[in-house]
Amino acid sequence: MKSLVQQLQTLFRRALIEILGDAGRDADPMIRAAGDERFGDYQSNVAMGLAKMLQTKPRDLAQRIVAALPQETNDLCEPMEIAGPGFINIRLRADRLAEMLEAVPPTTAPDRLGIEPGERPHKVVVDYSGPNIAKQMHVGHLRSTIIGDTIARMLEYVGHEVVRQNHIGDWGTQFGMLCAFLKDKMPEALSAPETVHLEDLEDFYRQASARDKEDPAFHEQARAEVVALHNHEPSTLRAWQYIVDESRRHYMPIYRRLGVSLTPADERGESFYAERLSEVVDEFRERFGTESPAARIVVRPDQGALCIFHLTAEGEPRFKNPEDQPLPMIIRKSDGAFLYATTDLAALRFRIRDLGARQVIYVTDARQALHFEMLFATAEAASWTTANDGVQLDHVTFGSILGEDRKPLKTRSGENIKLADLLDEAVRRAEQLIRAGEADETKRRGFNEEQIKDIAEAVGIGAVKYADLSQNRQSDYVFSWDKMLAMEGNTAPYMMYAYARIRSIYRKGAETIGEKRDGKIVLDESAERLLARQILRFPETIEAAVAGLKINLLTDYLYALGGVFMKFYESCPVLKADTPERKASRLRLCELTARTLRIGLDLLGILVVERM
RNA sequence: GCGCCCGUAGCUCAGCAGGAUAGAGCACCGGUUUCCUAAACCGGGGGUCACAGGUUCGAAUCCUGUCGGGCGCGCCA
Repeated sequence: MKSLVQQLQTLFRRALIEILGDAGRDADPMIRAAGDERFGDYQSNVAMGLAKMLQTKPRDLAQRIVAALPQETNDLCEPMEIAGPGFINIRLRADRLAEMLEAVPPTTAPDRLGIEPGERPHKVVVDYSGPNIAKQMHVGHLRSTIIGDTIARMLEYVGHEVVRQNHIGDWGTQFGMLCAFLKDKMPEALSAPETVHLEDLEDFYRQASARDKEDPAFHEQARAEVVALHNHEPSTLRAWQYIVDESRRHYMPIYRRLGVSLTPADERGESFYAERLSEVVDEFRERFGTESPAARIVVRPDQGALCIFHLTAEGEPRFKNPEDQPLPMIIRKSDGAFLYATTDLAALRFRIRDLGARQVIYVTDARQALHFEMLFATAEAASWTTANDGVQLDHVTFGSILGEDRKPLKTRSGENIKLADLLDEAVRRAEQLIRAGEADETKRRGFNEEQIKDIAEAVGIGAVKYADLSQNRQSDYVFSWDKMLAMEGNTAPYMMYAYARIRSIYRKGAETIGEKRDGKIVLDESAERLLARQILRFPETIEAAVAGLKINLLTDYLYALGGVFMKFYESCPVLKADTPERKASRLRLCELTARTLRIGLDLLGILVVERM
């Protein structure tokens, strides 16, 4: 099934070809959802712009377009109306809406709601989360992790081949210190690593760091371990491996709890690229070491460091520092060590050449925008992006999570909030709300302890994720427990409540559902029609969300779906409908709504509950 | 100084490949429960879309400038 917008576009494009000839083939019919119910379901705004080109009156042109629409248009739409300066208002036929919903196949796994995969699937790498080894995950990792995961899921949903890459911070000089500390303090971790657990990775890191400062002998030992690590000394490598494994035992449960789809197989950390760095540097030195008028980059040492300087088309420096001097991307420090720009170049090259990516998406906070601009400019200049029939590079940025004081969210003592603690708190608050409901005679559902725990977990975690994902990712947002756990507004609990209400209908009417599942759908009431239309808008929502990598388009859609369902629920009795046909029809609308909610929330990695 | 992002209702935010009377939640006022989950639904008040120009039949949306805020700008990532 194609989206409603696509169907309308096809019809209007044929009309435009009729009028414009071949030029109509590329014209955008400008189909938009109507802003006001009185104007129908959709509108085409193409006539106004085009009229100028054709030197005719917009309303006349609109008339011609409507007249040129193919015959099948009448199967989908009521007669077009022309309004205002030349809007073509489109009202979909209720019987067609009903038929389209009837045609949605029964649930299969994965539930695609009858949506076809996109037309041009490609291989896309999504780089997200990227926790630091030997440190606990904190709020700073939350957005990259859940935004990236949702993007990966959405891309997969529309048919792309997604390769997740968890670029973990598992390499660098601090690991010498950590290995030295581990060998000294916890040698048993090296012989029987499964039996030893670090209670608190952060504390471990802090201790090692403190000792490194105070104890010169230890400092020397740490330096020796860095060398040993680079040389793959077995004992050091074992210590390093233990640290990585232990860190994984810390963050995998957090991923699981967050409903994040990353697995250990998706990890390709900095260590993976360590041995490819000199090779990458050599490539740039050889290709761009001498100035050439055509090249947009020059590679040369500056103040002892090996640098890539970017140039504009006019040969001017593309990036500048505050002293108005050219700002290079440093790929080798003056002490000979490589740094993150080097690793990112190596990783990008690997993703394009070895993984065969046609698109690489980086999900990091907006503060790294300059770094990625330089990285992408370098890849362009080196023609890496011409591989695989063209590689598209995207930096998906996001703002900071702020506290009520509008400053970056921290604990009272100014520390980063641990993600594990944040999630515990969310679940604790959700549980409180449920218990408050149970204590109220008029609201009591009669949950047992296990149910309370399960619902609290789903609602609490869902609330944190939804609050984040429903924001325009570009902007900073103020973290508020009360808002994210509220039943009013665009929140996870509201959406989950809508779902639970539907499930409740099914529990109550279970005996009649089985045989009614393929019943006819009738859309007599306005609430029924609006619900049907909203369900059918899911495909175009996903298209738009993927095209712009904008997750909040999906949450906005779900909120609207929840809203029209609630209205339907209030005004259209389902189990007590006046006829068996109407009951069957409404049950199907309920079923399709529930499926759509579940799929949408699943793309966000949020669980639904049967009762709440 | 330069660059990126932002400025929309009292508050928190949507809307920004231009489209008709700018939306939602909170807060405020009022209504709905012998009826499938009232953690819901319905109605009401509330706006010079920071400001000034420009492009356009049409601008919250695009362009320029000003003001205000956040972030970034060579060997951390």
